[in-house]
Amino acid sequence: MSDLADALRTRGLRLTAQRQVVLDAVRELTHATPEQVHALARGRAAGVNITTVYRTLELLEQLGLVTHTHLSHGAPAYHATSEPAHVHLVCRACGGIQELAPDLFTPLAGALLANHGFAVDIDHVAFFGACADCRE
Amino acid sequence: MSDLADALRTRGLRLTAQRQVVLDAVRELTHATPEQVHALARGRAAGVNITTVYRTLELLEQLGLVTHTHLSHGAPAYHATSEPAHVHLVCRACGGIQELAPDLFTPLAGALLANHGFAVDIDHVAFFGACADCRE
DNA sequence: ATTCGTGCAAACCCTTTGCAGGTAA
DNA sequence: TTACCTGCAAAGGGTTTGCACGAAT
Repeated sequence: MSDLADALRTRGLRLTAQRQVVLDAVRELTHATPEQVHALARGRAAGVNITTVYRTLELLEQLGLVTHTHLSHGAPAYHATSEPAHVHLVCRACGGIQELAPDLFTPLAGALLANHGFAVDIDHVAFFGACADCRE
Repeated sequence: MSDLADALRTRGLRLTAQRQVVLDAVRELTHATPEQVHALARGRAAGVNITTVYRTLELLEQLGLVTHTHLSHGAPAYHATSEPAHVHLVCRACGGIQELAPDLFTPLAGALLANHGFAVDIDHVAFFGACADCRE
C-alpha cells in the first residue's frame, strides 16, 4: 500500500487516478510549478484538469507528502517530502537554482529557535542573490 | 537636492509629483505592498493611479532606492534601501512578521560566498516557519 | 518643442470558486 | 447508495500593456 493510499484512507478520503498521477509528477519533477505538474499529469490520466492539480497539490501538502517554496516572483515550486531536505540558492541574474544540503544552515536555524523561539521550515528556505558565474 | 532628484537627473529622467509621493510612501510604510503604497500615495497627489505605482516601484528599484521581498504567497513587500538591512521571520500560522538584525545571518552569508561563490542579497531574505506563540 | 510620464481601459497570468455530473467506497 | 471528487466555466486578485493626452525640461 502506498503512502498516498495510507494517508487518504486514514482520513476517509478517496484514492483516485488523478491524485496518484499528480503525486507521481511532483516526485519526478524537481521544483515543479503547478503548470509543469499539470503538463506531465495530463498526459497520463486522460486530461487531468488544472483545477484538479491545484486542489490536489493543496491536499498533498496537508497530508505532508509535498511542500512548496517560492523560488521566483511567480509560481510556487513543489517537491516531494520524500526528497532530502535542502535549501535553495536562486540567482536573480540568470535564474539558476542550486540546491544545497542544509548543513550550513542548521546553526542559524538553531540560533533562531534559541534566541527568538522561531522554528524555521527548512523546506521553504530560498536565498536570492547572485551566483558565482553572474557575479563577475 | 533629494536622492530621488539626483538619481533621476543623472539618467535624464523627470522628477514628477507621483514619483516623489510613491517614494515617500514606501519610506513611511514598512513592508508595504503596491496596493498599500497606492492607498497612501493617491491621497497626496490627486489620485495617483495604481499603474503608475507599479511602474514607479520598478523604476525606484532600478535606481537602488527601494527593494522588495516576498513575505507571503501574494503581493511583494517594498521597503526603502535607506532603512537598515534586516531579515524577516514570517510565521505561516498567524502571518506575523518579525524583523531581525542581520548579525545572526552574516556567518552563513559569508560561508555561502566562500564555499559556493553565491552572494546573498540580504534584503530579500525571508524565513518561513512558526513563531514562538504559534509553536505551542 | 520634444520627449517622457501618466491615466484609463483592457488584457494577462495565476489561482480559486460554484455547480452539476461522475465515481470510489 | 452516498459522500466525495472532478471538470467546466466563470470570477477573482495582482500585474502588465497599448494608446492618446498631459507635463517636465
